Amino acid sequence: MTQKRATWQKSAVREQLSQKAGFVSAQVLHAELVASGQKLGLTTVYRALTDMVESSEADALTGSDGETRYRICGTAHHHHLICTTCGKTVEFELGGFEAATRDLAQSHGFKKVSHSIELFGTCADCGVAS
Amino acid sequence: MTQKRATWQKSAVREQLSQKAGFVSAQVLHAELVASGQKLGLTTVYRALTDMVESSEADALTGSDGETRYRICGTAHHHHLICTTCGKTVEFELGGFEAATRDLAQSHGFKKVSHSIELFGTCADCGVAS
DNA sequence: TTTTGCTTTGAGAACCATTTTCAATAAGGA
DNA sequence: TCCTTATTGAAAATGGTTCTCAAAGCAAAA
Repeated sequence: MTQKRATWQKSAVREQLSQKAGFVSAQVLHAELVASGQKLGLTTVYRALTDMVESSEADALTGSDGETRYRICGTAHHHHLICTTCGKTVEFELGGFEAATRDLAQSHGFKKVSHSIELFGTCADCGVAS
Repeated sequence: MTQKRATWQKSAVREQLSQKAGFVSAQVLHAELVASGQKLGLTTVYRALTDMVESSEADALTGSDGETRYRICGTAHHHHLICTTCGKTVEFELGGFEAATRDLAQSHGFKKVSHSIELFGTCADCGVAS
């Protein structure tokens, strides 16, 4: 079986990402790492982030500009409420909804179901000058 | 001021999109139009769709693959259950959840809230050879 | 009808985030 | 230490989307 090896590159990506409060793109993360003297390739950053998403260590979110941003993720499954103007993000959980979606999917014969629930809007600060 | 002109190309795009129940990509829409004998450019399809989104005639949704899909607005609001293997799509609605998300967003001071809820999994047919 | 001044079209090039390639490198067990 | 194999990363490829700009179309004016 394919086993993972620990490398300083992966640690560096995880370390850099965990110092961020919100979502960061792979490009930005790579630029910051290089700027801080850590010489690694962009490809490696992408691979490290993909690994982290697969192991649920991070969340990925693709914006309407087609760029994917990543964020360190806690254990609890949660969703996001995102301001389309300033990018401010609020996390929330969804009581019984998780179970409801699972039931719905299974009633259609679907297995291994995951879901993507994101709310978009204008936050209080940005809505002032409406 | 910049005024829009009505052209048969825009009508064709609107017509083709309105015959679709769910989300369709610009690429697919263009391929279908060309296949049906309507010769127009991909660029034009993109422009027509962008116009429709701006005028709220259509919804846009960018997936995790970076591809943006469009849907005619105005029909009942529903969501999708998508097979990640064969692409089969099931539509569903969500009882009181719509109101719940609106309340949640407003309790955080967000306005003009829209949401994206998509479920992904493996459908019954594709799950046979697990 | 012809002219004039726009907007729209579309083929191809440009963009740009992301993925793939593949030879060189480095983990980690024996 | 040696060996096997996962990992790295520079460069090239990919692919959806946008930009460029000359040609074409539409509408009102002459």
